[in-house]
Amino acid sequence: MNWTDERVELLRKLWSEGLSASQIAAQLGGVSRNAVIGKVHRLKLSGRGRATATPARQKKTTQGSTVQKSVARAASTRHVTTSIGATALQTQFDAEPVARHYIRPVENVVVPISRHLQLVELTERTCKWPNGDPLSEDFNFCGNEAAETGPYCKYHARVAFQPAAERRRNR
DNA sequence: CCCTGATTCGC
DNA sequence: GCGAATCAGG
Repeated sequence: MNWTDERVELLRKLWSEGLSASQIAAQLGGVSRNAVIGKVHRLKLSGRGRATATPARQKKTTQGSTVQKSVARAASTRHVTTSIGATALQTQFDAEPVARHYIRPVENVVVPISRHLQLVELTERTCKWPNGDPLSEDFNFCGNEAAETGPYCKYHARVAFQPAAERRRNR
């Protein structure tokens, strides 16, 4: 896939709309999120809004000779996620840690483009996310490539299996 | 684990 | 110019 004018234009549009690189890659098709990010950088259009404030990077020298990986890996962390999908929240409280979760910001997933497959067209590797009314004529399935781990493509998998945690008691 | 963007560098 | 590999972070 090469970067045609249309594709670059779409990239610009989606990026400015705040879509993530992987989502844009899915929309464009045929490219990885890395490709998208790389292109974004080359186009000199990064940092829209204020999503990720990454200070300075650096560090990548001499890769290929001395292996310097490993180090302390993970440490079984059992954390109860209570975060909201917001990225730029500040609001600091200094006392009285009364827990409060506002709304559930789910559904911010941008689904690529459904292939509108009929039931008989589904295979083990097609997303089985249904679109529309099963009793209707135009009922169809997403049909995009499904992950090995489930019946849906990764975008529909997100909306399908979201509410895992979040059920803390208020004292 | 999942994900995000950022950077480097061989092609 | 391109993008995989890697890194750093949530």
